[in-house]
Amino acid sequence: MDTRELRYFVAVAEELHFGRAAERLGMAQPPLSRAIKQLERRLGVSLFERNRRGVALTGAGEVLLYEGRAALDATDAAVRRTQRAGGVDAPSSRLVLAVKAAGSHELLQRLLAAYAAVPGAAEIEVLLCGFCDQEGLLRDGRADAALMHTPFNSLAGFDSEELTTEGQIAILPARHPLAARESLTVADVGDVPDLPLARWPSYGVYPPGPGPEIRDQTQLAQLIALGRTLAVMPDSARAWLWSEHAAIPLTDAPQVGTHIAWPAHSRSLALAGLIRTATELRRRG
Amino acid sequence: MDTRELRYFVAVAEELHFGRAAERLGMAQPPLSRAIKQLERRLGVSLFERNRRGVALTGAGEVLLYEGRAALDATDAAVRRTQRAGGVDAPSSRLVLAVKAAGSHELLQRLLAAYAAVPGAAEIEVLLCGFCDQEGLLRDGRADAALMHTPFNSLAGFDSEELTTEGQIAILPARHPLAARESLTVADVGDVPDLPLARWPSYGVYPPGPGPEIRDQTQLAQLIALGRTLAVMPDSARAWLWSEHAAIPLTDAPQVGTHIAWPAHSRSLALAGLIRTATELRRRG
DNA sequence: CGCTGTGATACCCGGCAGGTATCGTCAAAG
DNA sequence: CTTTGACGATACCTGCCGGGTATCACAGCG
Repeated sequence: MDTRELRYFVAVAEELHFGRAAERLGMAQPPLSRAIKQLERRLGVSLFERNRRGVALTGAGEVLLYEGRAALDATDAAVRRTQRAGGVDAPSSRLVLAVKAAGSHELLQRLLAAYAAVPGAAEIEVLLCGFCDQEGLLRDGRADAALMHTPFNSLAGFDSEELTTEGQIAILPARHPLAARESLTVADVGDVPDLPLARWPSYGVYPPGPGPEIRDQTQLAQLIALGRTLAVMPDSARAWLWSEHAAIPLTDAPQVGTHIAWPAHSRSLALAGLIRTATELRRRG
Repeated sequence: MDTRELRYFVAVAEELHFGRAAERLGMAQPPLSRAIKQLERRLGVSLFERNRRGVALTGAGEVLLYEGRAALDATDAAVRRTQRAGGVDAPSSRLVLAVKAAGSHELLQRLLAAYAAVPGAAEIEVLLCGFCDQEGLLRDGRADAALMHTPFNSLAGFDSEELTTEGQIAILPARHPLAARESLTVADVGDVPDLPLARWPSYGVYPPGPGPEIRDQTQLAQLIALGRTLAVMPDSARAWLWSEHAAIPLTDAPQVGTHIAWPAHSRSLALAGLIRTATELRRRG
């Protein structure tokens, strides 16, 4: 199978509309229809149900959408890593580390400082991403390593090392009655009538609910300060609290683990050095 | 990048010879040369050093060989799983389980029996492989799950669950002096002058050494019975010993773990059932 | 009935993948 | 030093196929 056909298929499977998919691909609709039909013939499997008024994925189509995305990611990763290895920037002398913006800031500081001191250290490019999925960045080669947080990120398919664990806090408007408490439980914050939990997009769409829609951390901080919402965050979020915020420990929230993760079987020497530095950081506390 | 170009590249990178690679690909040499050059131009990276008398991989070429194989595996897996999902055999009602021939036989028996009793169980096709790499089978979709053995197999990149651990034994000719011992150490068996350790192929080639070259378990068993070699095996290998063999426990050999492994993020319901059955097997002992 | 939105079909064209023939170059043989 | 063989690169041709435009078939809707 050809990556071209696979990209076409993914586009159609995502749009569920040949016309829009063709537009997205920058081509006309007829050749796209033909390419999909040819792909189905070559695989010997029907991928779409062409009903009147639109298309739907078959079971085989769902499998191909899932597996195909992984294959395309792997192909993109191969291209990116090859270009980086042969580019003008000396071979593998540059690592891209994906971190969630404002997450584990202090740990990141220490990691960068410790790694910079390693003789022969590669240059580290920090890829700050808001709510973008770090898993995808690792899979398609845009990043070489990522600081990820369980239980929010899945570490499946990557190698990883746990660096720290921490408790969680509720971040409230300082003037809210609950802010006076010594500690809270998940049940306490889950159902505060005047402070609905903020919603942030997962996979591009916002889950339904009463809370405000959040796009970045600053927005969230401001909404909390305004007394419109509350947030549950790892302990290290204290680093960016405002004076109008109150941080109250959650006694029964799950521990948040910070891990450094990288593509399984990675063979980059520079990456190995970064990981070693990270794990040594952990041992020292 | 196109899978076609990638397959061409991998062929040349493996053969390090345009003519042989072209032959393997069933095409003439000139278009292959051109395709590689075009790939290099498209990536903006030099992949081969064309010296006089042959070609060699550049650093970028090594990266692409490694990453490209993974990408091709992922593509093949997408094709295979899609075809299986849409084939005549009802969707995902069939699972392929890769096991090392004669390894963990008793565990496999129990697993198959237990899973067959699960209501709605899928059909299990057992893919017995000699010394073929199970990692590859999982990666390119020829298998859905595998029973793998640490520390021999790497579980990197897969999800896995440990099922059992066991010690290791030395298998000797029954009439050999060492066969009378109660127990042995790795040092004892590592350097027996008249019983050199057998060599089996890793990645298609035999490592150098004095021992006989082995292709399958029967051959090994016979060579031991003939007093030509000895072998170190997990405890469960006792299942296939001959009367002319002696099994002596190794006190200081690393524990061998048997794991069931599957592609990370697998979403097959049938596979989930198999894994659940396997882990329950473990809990019951 | 006509209009609209959608995917499928018909047909054409240009580019590119693949073939053959040949060259350039280097190394080993004599 | 010359010859010869091995190997990759180049030149050039050809047929296929990917992509375009125009149009059809059909279903829902007013």
